[in-house]
Amino acid sequence: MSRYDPATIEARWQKAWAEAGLFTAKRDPSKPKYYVLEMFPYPSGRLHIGHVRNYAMGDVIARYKIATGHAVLHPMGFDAFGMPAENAAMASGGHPKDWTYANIDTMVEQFKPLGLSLDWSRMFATCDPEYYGQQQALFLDMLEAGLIDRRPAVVNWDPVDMTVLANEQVIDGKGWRSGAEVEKRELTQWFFKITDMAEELLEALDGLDDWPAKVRLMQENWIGRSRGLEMTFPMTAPHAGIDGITVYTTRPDTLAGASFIGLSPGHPLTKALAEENADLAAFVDECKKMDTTEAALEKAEKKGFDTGLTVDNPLGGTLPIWVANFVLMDYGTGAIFACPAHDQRDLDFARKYNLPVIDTFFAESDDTPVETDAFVPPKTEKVRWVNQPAGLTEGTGEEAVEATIDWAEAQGIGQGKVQFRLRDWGLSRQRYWGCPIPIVHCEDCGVVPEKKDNLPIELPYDNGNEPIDFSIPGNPLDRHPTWRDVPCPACGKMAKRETDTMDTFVDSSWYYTRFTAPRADTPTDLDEVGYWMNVDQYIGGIEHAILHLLYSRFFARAMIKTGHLPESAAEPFDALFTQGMVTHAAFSIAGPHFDKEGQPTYSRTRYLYPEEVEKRSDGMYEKGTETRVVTHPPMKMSKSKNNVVDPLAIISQYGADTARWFVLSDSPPERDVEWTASGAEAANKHLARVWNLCDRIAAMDPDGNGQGDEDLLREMHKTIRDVTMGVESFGFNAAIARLYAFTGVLSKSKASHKVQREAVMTLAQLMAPMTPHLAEDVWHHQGGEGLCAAAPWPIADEAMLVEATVTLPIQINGKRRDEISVPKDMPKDEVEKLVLANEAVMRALDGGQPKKLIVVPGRIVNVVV
RNA sequence: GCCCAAGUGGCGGAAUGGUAGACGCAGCGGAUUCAAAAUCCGCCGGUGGUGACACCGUGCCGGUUCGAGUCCGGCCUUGGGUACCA
Repeated sequence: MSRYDPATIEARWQKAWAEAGLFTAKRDPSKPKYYVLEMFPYPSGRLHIGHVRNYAMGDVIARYKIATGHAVLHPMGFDAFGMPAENAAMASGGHPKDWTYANIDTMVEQFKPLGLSLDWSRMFATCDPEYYGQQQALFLDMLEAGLIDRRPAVVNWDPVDMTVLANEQVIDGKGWRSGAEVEKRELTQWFFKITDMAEELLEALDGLDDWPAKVRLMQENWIGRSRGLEMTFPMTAPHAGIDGITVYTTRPDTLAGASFIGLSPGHPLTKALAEENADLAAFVDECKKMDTTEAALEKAEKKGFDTGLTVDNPLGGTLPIWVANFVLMDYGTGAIFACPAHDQRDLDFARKYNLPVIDTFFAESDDTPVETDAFVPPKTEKVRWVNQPAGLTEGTGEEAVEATIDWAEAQGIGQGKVQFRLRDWGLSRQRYWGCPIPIVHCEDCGVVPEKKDNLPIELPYDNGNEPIDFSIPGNPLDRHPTWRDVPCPACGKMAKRETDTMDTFVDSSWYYTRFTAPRADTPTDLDEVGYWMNVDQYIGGIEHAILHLLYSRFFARAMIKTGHLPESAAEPFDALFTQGMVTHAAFSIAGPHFDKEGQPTYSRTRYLYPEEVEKRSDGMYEKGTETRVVTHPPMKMSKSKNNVVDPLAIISQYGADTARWFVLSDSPPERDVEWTASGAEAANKHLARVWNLCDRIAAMDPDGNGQGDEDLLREMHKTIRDVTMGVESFGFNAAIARLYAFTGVLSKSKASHKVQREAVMTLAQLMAPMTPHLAEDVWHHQGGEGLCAAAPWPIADEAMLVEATVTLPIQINGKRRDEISVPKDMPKDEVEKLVLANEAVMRALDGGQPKKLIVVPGRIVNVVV
């Protein structure tokens, strides 16, 4: 009797798969192709248990598709540019490139023992010049195709560190390192013109039947198509050459309730007025100190500044013009009319600054005037209106909107307009560790694209003979003369290279096409990309529901326009599955904190590792100190929260199969799962049980008689059906529960050797996508032919699934009271007779007749008394 | 703030509008053992009852239905996203 020894068998079978070349993607005209892809990881340093969950899911699909006769492409790479590498270099003096590639090496080594069915020959990292050089070629093609333009945009500016900050690096309006008040600064930046495709990106969502509805809905809302009115209010007295304020509103039905005009702090009139009014300039400066995030803007206290100017209201009188901190320059026209009666934010503002509140309609049942709660006119419900410009007295909000647009168009003061919430995608980043933008700025020729022959424009590793000093804030490319100063590609005169790099979302927006021909000397090889695209199944975290997936959808379209993808790849991901995150308890101490020299550093919360925390009778403390620790509810595992769980510990203790089985069994894959250590032990026990079962069956008398062959076979075929369905529908946890149950039945079975052998080999095959090594070993021990991983997937025999009798629960008034067993095809009236003769039913009826008798054939009976 | 989800025993969770709690963990009881580990068997939502059984029970309030964890309306809590974290 041998023992289940994962370390030995896992190494053996990984070697066998590699030698068989089982996972090297090969085009095969005799098979349908299948491309399964998990979102590639950022090389943060180590794999965590969330990665294992993600890749185990993809591996189940990939192995299942191999077993069902597909030519499978299942690649892996690294999303390798990004801020953490620069932060690491800043903190510890290394180089982002060294840090990143060292992490990749570590993570590849951590990947290998998991036994994933990956084609490593196609591996690349987005920071490989071979990859980002092709990305630069794509950029040039897209620029030429008119998909990119350049204009000013606002960034977070740290005035002490003299650098641009990411939103994440702005904590309560202050720079994360310097602690200085962050300012806004306008820089000229590159944009992908994604808004040009807003309409088609929206419409195509309808065709994505195999995407989660929630993701389609989130994207729909994000794109945010609305029809509204763009209209101009003439200035009562023109000022600084501006004679009217153009506003956009999605609720023109509330025009009659307009009580003031709100200008964005970035509006041209605001800027002109601020030059002559120091108080206004101060107000605008204050607005500039707010976080740039939408969440912060929306939640910030609403503040305004009365300009003293007015516009003429086409409905009579004038409206005051205010500068308001909540009016966005990026959406609409940067100016609004405010209707306090019917918009809560406007109402709060009006109450604060004593502006009028004017009702435009009364709901049928409620004529009370607006006091503290704004009443938003319902779009689809009829209400009575007053003062509607077009004279409407009754109708829905939608009808009033259209009537007002018609009226404004007839008056010649405005027109109906479709507006999108979606903004263009700013791709410029003032950072070193990203893909250089292949542009040269020439005094004579202006903005000049690099020649394709000069690609890739590689990042300089060092500064001449000096290492680059990453501890100096700001972009080292800016202060790198030999890299920065180059001849103009057009005229040859000395010029300056663009020192901004690309947003890392660009890198991840087309990598899935590159896997089809990772070494091609063009961005894609049309033959290969035509064969393998689309991605049949894409798997990744729900946190990417909007940005990454929307950008990728845009990029696929842009690549079609530039001839790098076939038309059929406009929607690159046929099916999407968004798995939940692995969460874990986190512990923190509120700031401020001090470095070794006692200087204050981060003002924000500091997170502790679980092993730095200890529990005492009166709460949680930092180990060995008197510092109290805040225990957070389970949250997303992330390096910054120090709550990452290392899967290698489990693998070295129990083996990869146990780790895989556990992360798949513990929770439904789309839901978040909280990491707890306890389940791993149980998973391991179960695998050992299967192993022992295999041993027991192998030792049976091959010619002996048994009992219950038929019953075991029936159970086996039901299990095949249920597990197959589970795997296809991402019900991995349910499939595993079914396998537990079948294992229980098999281990108690007294069936003949022949049937038990068939059952345990089928069990191995059904487990193989989750626990491939154990499955392979069981297969081998039972004398299976070839590799289990290459064996065809078992098929459930329909004839074995049919039951002769069914159990019908009997409900009385919707509550289960009894059950009867009847032949499967018993006619309804006979079932009714049996039910009426049932003891519990007769007791409930007490001699009377049922009010109603509902028989759902094969399912349930309900007697209403 | 806004958009999108989720909420079921002590815990993870199962359940095409049709027997709520499959399967697993923990716990309890038993077998085996000199003893333990390992393994195996049984019990396991709450209240009442010896029991048959009865009543209650899927975050909260209401609705639709013969029947609601599931559908609809309104809340609460937690999580994700919120455009320079990836």
